[in-house]
Formats: sequence, structure tokens, C-alpha cells
Amino acid sequence: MTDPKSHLAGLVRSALEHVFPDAAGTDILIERPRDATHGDFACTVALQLAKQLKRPPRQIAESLRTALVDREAAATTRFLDAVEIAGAGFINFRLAPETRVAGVRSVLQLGDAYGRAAAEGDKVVVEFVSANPTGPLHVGHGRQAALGDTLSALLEVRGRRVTREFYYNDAGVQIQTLALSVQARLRGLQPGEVAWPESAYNGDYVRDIADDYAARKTVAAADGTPVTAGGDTENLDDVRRFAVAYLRHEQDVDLRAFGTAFDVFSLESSLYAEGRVAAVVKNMIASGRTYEKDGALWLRTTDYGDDKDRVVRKSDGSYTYFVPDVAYHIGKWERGFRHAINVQGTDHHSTITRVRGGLQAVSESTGAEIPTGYPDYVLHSMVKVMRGGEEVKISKRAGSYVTLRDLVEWVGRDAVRFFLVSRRADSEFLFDIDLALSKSEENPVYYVQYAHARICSLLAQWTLLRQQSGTSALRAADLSPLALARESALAQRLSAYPEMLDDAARELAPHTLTFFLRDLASEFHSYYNAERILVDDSRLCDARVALCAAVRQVLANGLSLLGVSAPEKM
RNA sequence: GCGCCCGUAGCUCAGCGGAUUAGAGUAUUGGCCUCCGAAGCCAAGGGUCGUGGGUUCGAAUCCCGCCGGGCGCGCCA
Repeated sequence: MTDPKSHLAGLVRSALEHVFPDAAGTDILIERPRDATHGDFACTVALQLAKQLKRPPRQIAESLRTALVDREAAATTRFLDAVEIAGAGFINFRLAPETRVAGVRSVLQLGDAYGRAAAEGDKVVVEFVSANPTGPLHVGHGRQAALGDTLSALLEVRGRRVTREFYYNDAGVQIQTLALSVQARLRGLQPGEVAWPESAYNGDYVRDIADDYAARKTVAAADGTPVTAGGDTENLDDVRRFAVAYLRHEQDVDLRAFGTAFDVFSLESSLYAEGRVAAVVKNMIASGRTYEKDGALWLRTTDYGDDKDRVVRKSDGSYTYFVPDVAYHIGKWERGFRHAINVQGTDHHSTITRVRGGLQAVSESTGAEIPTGYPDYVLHSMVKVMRGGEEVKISKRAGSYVTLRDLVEWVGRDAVRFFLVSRRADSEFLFDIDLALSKSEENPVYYVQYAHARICSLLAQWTLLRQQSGTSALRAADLSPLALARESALAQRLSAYPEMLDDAARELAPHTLTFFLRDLASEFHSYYNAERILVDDSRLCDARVALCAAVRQVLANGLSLLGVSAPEKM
């Protein structure tokens, strides 16, 4: 059987076609009521149709109810227990007990694969972090890493073929600034001195790079290429090459420690090297939407909803950054990604229209037929770090901001990852260090992990009791003794897991997952405190243990999507 | 000034393709370990959903104004 929700939608649709053929095309929306007294599912289709059918909603609901009850009576297996009309015309459904607990069996049978859809979906590229190699990763990058990684996992688990990608802007003036900063350090200068370049990076890491450069050390970037420092202060190209490799390596170390792995690293410099930037300019001109003004080449991005036209080629002959950005996205399209999602800070919001416009112009002249909404964006706002009631702004390491490494050292990877995805991306994030460190109070990470560990302990005891191994015996357990309201509520939540994953993936809203896990853990803790699991009656005992084992499995599956550990002991 | 986002309990936040009585955590107060892990559970109090209009049988949710906050508004990235 399909999941209960879609099955129910099918039933309602068929009843609707029978009773009100004129309204057969109506969307059937099945929701899970917050209030358990309203049943397991509810449908508002009667309210929606009242106007169209010119009949009171309760009357429509009543006709549908009759048809549904007839169908249920004729069915071979029992699915519904009751169909009730309530309020203005809601149809509330109560599932048969066997329907309710059916989800428990699927969870135990599928194990780690529960919630996973067949990998038949589109190819999608998720670009995130994309930090310039000019300094250590900061907490904002951490938020991006957590959001991007979890979103990728969500898309993947629901069948999309995901590529996680990191883009380096390694061709701009910022890299030049980095090289000059290192060079200044090599000359023995320090921030604050008169000769120190005004725009230079002041963090301690610049001195570290200079020291290693002078010592002619070798570093390996994320792609593994070793770079050895020449040690010559005056050779700026060499300084730059070493500094970039050094910082790429540092970022790689941080990302690995954070549990984030990328499939592809793209370099802005390679877009120039491969002639992709020049090709984009050529195609923009061919689209007929460019013009020369003040010695520069402009693209009429206002044709695509931008609030002003944008410069493509500056009067000095170089290109603005958005050109390689467009070239990069043309590349994504050409690699076969019909969906691309970029995770970025809201401070880059204004670039969206520009990049999409640029893609449209190129698409028009090449006939690529890139959709106007390509690529998709998940924008997140800034992270503010609080400790002891005050904002933490300065990190020794970076000089002017708190690094991801600082954060992970302070509170641990699990807490950082869980926290950073636990809010809507567009909300401003207040990261409270004291809160993430608390081991007993309002710390949702421990709350969820604790539920997992508790169940593991329970399963270990049950195994001793029954002298059986693992969950294999539980898959066959008779679940009919699970008759309590708490038990069916838990089972219902387990069966809602795949739906929740779909919603989170569709809405590009990974925070949904953390809320689900907290609610599931909460429901388990309540159940655990109210009822004894390991009871003498072995049928009841096995059924309850099977339910708990299913809860554990879903907690573990969900945590793994978040990249958070599911400990057996804490 | 213009554009986008946000304003929900003391605090931190869900809910916002309208729909049955607005939720969670925390903080406060009071209970629960001779019993499967108290990093837990139960209960109470706490909200004109920023504000004023509008659409609707029905609005925290959709539309408009205003107030307050964030981000952006370069031939920077």
C-alpha cells in the first residue's frame, strides 16, 4: 500500500467523482490536524466546493462521507475506523488500528532506507560555501555549509541526483589584496604601522602564511596539488600562489572537520583560461542587448527586471565579476543540470536578477532555452554569536570575525550543525554559545540524541531478555497490542516522515527536519515516561519494543541527513 | 529615497499555497527517580500574532498604507 495520506486522497477523489462529477477536478488537500480529537487526517474539500456547488459545506461533506463509508464497507482490508463531519464542514478521518501501526513495520523492514526514494530524479547542483580563499571560514560560511549540506541530503534522499559544488573566486582583486598583505608581513610590517597597506587583511593568519612562505614550506590544496613556497618576498605571483593554496587547505581542513564534503570545486580562473568568459561576452553582444557607454560595455539587464543596467566590460578592458558568474552558470546548464540551487547570504541578493538576466541574454543568442528562474537561490541572513549575554565579534584568528573553527571548538560539531539548520534560512540567527554548551536545558541536539541513546539502551536490555539479536525479530513482531493513543500518535508521526522530507526538499527548507526530529523525540520521551516498555506480557513487550526500535531508526535516519551523530550512549 | 527580507508568549523560534480552540523550547511556579538512562516527564500561569485598513462565510497566513529592524543599491566581489 502507498502511504496512508495518498491512499486517503485517492479515496476522497474517487468518492468526489462519484457524488459530484462536476467537481472531479478539484485538488484534494489532506492535512494532519494538530488536535488529535479531530482524527488522524482531515479534508477541507467540502468547504472549498461550497461556492462552486452552491450547497452548504456540511451537506457536501455528508454526501462524501456516505460515499466513503460505502466504499470502506466494500473494501477487503480495513483502512478507516470512522469518518466524521465537524465544524463548518471538515471531514475528519480516523484510521483503523492496523493502518495506524503499519508504518512501524515499514520502518523496521526498510531500516536506513526508510524515507529514501528511488534515485530517479533530476540532476541538481547545489552550490554552497563558495568562500574566497582570502581568510578562514566564518560563522556565516558555517550556516551555509550546514544548510547546503542538509538541503543536498534532503534532495538526494528523495531521489534527486545531487552534486555538491564549491566555487572559488580566485581571480579578483581580493586575491591580490591577500598577496599584498602577505608580502607586507614578509617585509616585517604589522597592522597599525604607517607603511601597512590600508586595505590589507589584518588577521593573524596572514602572518602564519608569511612565516610558512619564508620557511619555504609545502601545502596541498583541496584538490591535492602540492604547492611549495619559493621564499622570495619580491615574487608576488609566487606569494599569491602559495597564499591561495595555504588558505584553500585551511578551508578544506575546516570543512572536513565540519563533516562537509564537496563533489566538485570550480575555479573562477579556469573560466577565463578556458575562454568561457570571452564566449559569454560574445553571446551577450550577439543577443543585441548590449551597448557601449563611457568607454564600457553594458548589458541591458533592465530588460530582465533589474533596476539598472550593468557593466560587462569595464573601460580598462577587464570584466566585472558577474560575467564569469554567468559563464559559470552556463557551464552548469551545459553539464546537464536542469536545476541549480545556490546557497548564499542575503548580502548578495542584488546579484540574482543580474545573473539570471545575463543567462537569459546568452540563452537567447545560443538557443539554450534556460528558464528565467534559473538558478534557484536559498538566501540566508547573518549569524550573530552571543556569549555571556554579549555579542562576540572579534576572533584572534581572523581579526574581525568569528570563525567556523572557533565555533566548532567551543561547542562541538553536532551542536553547530544542528543549531545552524534549526531556523528558517531567511531569519537572522542568534547563536548563543552558552545555550549550545548547556547539557541539560534548552539544548535540542542533546534532546534528540538522548532519545536515540535511551532507545539503544532499551533495545540492549530487550535483547538480553529475549536472547535474540538486533531488530530482525522485531520485524515480525505482532503490532496489534499497540492500542494506546500515544502509540498510534507515535506510529503516525513515523509514517509522516517521508512526507516531511518531501516538503522540506520542495520548499528548500531544511529547518523542517530539525523541528520534526524534536517533535518525534518529545513524543517518544512522553511515551517512555508514561508507559513501561519492557513489560512481562511478551507480546505487548515485543510490540512496544518494535515501536521504539522504529522511532530509533527514524531518529537515526534524520540525524544522518543533518550530519549529526546518533550516539548509542551519552 | 528605492528594492528585497523580517516583526507571533519575558527570551529564542515554528506555523504563513486561508479553514475546526494560535504552538514549541526556555524562563517563572508546583509536582514526578525503591521502577526500562531525571541530558527526561507532568501541570499552571504567560499572546489585541508590530499597527491601521481591505478581500473572504472565515486572515498570524493574501492585498495596501504606516511604524520598527536587517540586507542591498560601484566600471568591488
